[in-house]
Amino acid sequence: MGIKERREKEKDDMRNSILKAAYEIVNEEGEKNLSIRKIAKKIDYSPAIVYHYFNDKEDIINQIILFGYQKILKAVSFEEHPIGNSEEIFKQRLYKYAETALSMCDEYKNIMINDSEKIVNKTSMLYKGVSSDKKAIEMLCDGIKEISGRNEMDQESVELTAQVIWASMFGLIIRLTVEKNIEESQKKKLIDREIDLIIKGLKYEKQI
Amino acid sequence: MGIKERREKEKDDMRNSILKAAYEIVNEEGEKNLSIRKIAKKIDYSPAIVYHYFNDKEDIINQIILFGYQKILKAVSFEEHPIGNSEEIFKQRLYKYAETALSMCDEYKNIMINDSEKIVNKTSMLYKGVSSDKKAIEMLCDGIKEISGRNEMDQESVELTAQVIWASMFGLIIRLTVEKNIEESQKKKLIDREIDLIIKGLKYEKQI
Amino acid sequence: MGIKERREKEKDDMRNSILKAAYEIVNEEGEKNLSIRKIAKKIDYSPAIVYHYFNDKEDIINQIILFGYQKILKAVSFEEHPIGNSEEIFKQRLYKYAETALSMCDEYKNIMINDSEKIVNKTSMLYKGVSSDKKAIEMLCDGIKEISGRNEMDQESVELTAQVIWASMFGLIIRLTVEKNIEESQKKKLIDREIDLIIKGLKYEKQI
Amino acid sequence: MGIKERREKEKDDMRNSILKAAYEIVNEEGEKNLSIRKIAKKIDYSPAIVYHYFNDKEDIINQIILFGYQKILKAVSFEEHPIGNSEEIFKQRLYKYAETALSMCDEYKNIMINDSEKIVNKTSMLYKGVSSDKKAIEMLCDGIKEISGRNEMDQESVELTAQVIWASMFGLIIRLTVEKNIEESQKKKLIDREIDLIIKGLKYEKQI
DNA sequence: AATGAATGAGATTTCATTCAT
DNA sequence: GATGAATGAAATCTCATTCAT
Repeated sequence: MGIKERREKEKDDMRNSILKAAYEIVNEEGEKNLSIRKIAKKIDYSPAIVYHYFNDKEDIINQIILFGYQKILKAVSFEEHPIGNSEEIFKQRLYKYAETALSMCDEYKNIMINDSEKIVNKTSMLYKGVSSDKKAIEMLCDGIKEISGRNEMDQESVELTAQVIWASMFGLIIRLTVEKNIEESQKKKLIDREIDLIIKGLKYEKQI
Repeated sequence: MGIKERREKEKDDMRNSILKAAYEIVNEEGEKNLSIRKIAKKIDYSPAIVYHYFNDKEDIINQIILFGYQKILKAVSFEEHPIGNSEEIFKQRLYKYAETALSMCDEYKNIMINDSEKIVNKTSMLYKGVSSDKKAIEMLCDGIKEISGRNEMDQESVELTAQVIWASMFGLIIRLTVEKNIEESQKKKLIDREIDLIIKGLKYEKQI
Repeated sequence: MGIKERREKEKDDMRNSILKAAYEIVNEEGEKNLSIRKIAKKIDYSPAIVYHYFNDKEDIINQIILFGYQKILKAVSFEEHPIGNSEEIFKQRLYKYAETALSMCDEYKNIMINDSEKIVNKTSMLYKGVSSDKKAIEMLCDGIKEISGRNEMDQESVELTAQVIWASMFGLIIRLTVEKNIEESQKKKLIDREIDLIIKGLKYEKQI
Repeated sequence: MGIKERREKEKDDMRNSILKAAYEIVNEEGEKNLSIRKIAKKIDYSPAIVYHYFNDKEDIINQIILFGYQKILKAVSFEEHPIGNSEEIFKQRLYKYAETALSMCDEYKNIMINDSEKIVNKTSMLYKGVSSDKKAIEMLCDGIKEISGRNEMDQESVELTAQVIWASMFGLIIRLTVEKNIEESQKKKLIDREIDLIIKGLKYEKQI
């Protein structure tokens, strides 16, 4: 038993060290510069051994992207029991999302821009019905209902609103990632303005 | 002179045909599948000749991205003398931008996501003062002023607004590019909702 | 004893299951696609274990060819007590040989074409004196004697005749295996003609 | 012109030296042991250069087999204007075929046993109508008609006869190639007996 | 200006085999 | 008896780049 477990552990360790090496290479040099050779050199093993732990290169890439996705997911997950009124909570969540994504912006970009089927299956946000799949959109929907006073309104419209709000935040985050040289103060102003405008849009709807 | 000029022209022709070939390969097979050999085969010259006109592969890649950028720029350039009231014109411009970008979405994505310095120098939109550089932002600014009734307001705030509106549109376009399988009707709804929410945000500000 | 014997049996079982797996791979994918790993995967053991039972890959290949040889030998073995007159029996045997060999033609070809010493030791048919070693040639000799009326003739000449008759059948079988696309009706005609011509050759000798 | 031609010649030389090296490797170590590396080492160039002259490995293999086939074809081509009566000519041709094939028996075997479509297209002999495609079979047909006195008989039957005679010779040649250790005297006896029996078979038909 | 020849480096992958456990 | 880990060697093929001509 003890032996079996240790074996398992060692195997896991090796898998992890391969993934870690691959992850680092991707984040340093980009996915297209990842090679089995480089991984092997980084972990000081022969290239062949990599195939002992993974089927092929694609297998590894899938795993590290999954790994990155989970990391992001964890980081940006919304508080279950926040404090404040609904508008404050809503704003606070958007801020947190932006901040967190920007704190790991290269990884965020890598994953959210990847259009391979497997990855998109995980990251997709714009299909109809997403609000019952993704906690984040669901929570945005809740906030939207309250702020725009649409408690009785149709769910479809609310979901669409959540989706475009999320996509707007996404767009700003990606651009701030691409335009590396934007000053911090400008960054902050842009985020403020973005969230401000979103809230105002929702509030306008309440009045009608 | 005549001879010199013809020589120059021929050189330019060659450069362009190389770039065009490279551009097509990138758009058909992705950047990582671009190779000098493929370019050479496409233009029916030897690979070696490419090095007469470009320093190296990177040189070519940079150039084709700029080439693509200009193509996009041309496509999305706003009408100089549109018709309708300012809100209608504003909406119409956002729609046109989204439509045009989506009609060439892979190229749009490729360029707008590229974070090499040379490219970002061309594509950057979020720095302070951009509105005096880029016609598109300038025009957005004009629209914003009218819709939000801020004619006398500070330029900085207007510019920030234009930037986040642009970034929001950008975000939605990129996600619609990444999430290939979204149905057309859903796409349309999202774009409608996005633009609608932006306008409402601006209108809300007018009231205050 | 009992234990020893069981051990022996188990060892034999393992050897056989390895050989069987290898045999199947060779017949499905060809010899050059046989690998220790594939064998191991097929029998659900580790590649390393194969080396407990066989020295190396070559060892295995030799064994499976012998295995195939025995299979063929069994299949084409002539009836001990056939019915009919000698010419009918002779024809019937040649037909059966052709039919059987063609029913397992790839295996037949693989083995009969292999020129490694070990295999040829088993499959050789053309050396002087073969008729006292191989039942098949011996039986052909009997038939030849009767049909060509050579009961008193020298054994050497009869053996040579048996050998060339066998080699002729072999040649036709191999070509029908190589030329996969020959129609069934054509195949049949060729076999008929071949056997017919052989018999006529023998009959001609009787007259003289 | 001169330059162009020299270039062409040099290119041809290189192609030939690659093919020659490949041919030797195949004949010494078998097709499955042919590798680009080995070719490159043999001609003292880098492996990459091989791809300058050939598309891929298969390309090379096809060429050398073709090369071998033509070599054989040339060697075994029958005399256009032989001397002697028809039986003598017929025998003489069969002898020559056997002799020539045996003088290059490994190459002969390699090609005649290869069952890839491209090769079989060249080597196939058993399909209906072959006598109008292949000179060798046509000539056999002529001989058969005369010896068996079938001048007026149906062409189909004659062709079938030619085919089985050829296949018989083929079978003997292949077995003599496989069974390397057969003594020369025995070889000779077998060939004699084979041809003798064939002729007798044909003669028997004349009588009927 | 243009090219064909050439290469070193590198890509992914598979393999037979060994060895400590 | 059995295995997982490990490797060196080899396979095919592609590439960016250089250079003599």
